Amino acid sequence: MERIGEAEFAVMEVLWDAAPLTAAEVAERAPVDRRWSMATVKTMLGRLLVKGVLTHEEDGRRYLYRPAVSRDDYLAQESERLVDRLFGGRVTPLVAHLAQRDRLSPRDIAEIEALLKALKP
Amino acid sequence: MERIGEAEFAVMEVLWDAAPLTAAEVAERAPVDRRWSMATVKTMLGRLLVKGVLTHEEDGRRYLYRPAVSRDDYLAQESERLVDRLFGGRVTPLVAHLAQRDRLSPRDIAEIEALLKALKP
DNA sequence: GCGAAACGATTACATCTGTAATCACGAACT
DNA sequence: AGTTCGTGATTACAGATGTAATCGTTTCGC
Repeated sequence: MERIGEAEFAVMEVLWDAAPLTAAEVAERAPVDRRWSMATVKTMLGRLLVKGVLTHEEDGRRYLYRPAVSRDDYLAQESERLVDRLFGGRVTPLVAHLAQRDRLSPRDIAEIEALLKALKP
Repeated sequence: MERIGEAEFAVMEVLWDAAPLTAAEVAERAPVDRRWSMATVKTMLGRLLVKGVLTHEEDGRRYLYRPAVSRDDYLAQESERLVDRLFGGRVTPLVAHLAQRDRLSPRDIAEIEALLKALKP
């Protein structure tokens, strides 16, 4: 899967939330703090099409855009990239790191424990 | 902390592994598959200095470079960025995701469980 | 029918990144 | 002393990215 930038990701988020949408609808729903012009949104949509992570179907004179990859697949790709690049492909060091850095609340710990327990055969 | 690219990260890895080093030494120890020219290594070192993630001290006519941020701090920053951006800042969904994607071996699970147990008061 | 609005497509442009050549200068060799 | 060599600094350049203006059509209101 092709890599996408942060702004492109913001567009994907809109479409993962609701699809299919027209370009104008995407623009409406884009994060307000980006203050995108319609032109910018259209550029993003065009590039995402080229990258193959979006598809579009004709709807009269305009297009309806929808994701071609699932958010889950995208998350998987990015997570694995990080784990591979920074933690030698091992998940444990990542969790250890987050734990050490106080990114785990007691509730997180409980949740993760439950989750792991459920995984065991 | 300023963001750094992947090639820049490769240079940092060299210096996290051994420091201080001269530019020539960094070039020697750089990943072979990169096939970097000296010029490239020097560009990287220069940019990393500007970004403030390296420091250098004079050693006669050349410099000795050393990291200005710890690898741990860098990992923390990048991990948190990913967790924030993709998982709403919650670690649990990330672990859940990795688990679902078969990125966790039974051994991983055991290790993480031990790790979490140690965290509890 | 005609001007304006709506669209997609094309082009533009600055910044960042990866890769590198070239420059300037002092040191070392011969 | 003159030439080469190691070193940092400057400049170059292509591709990706973020942001946007402009162009060419088509359609819609009037």
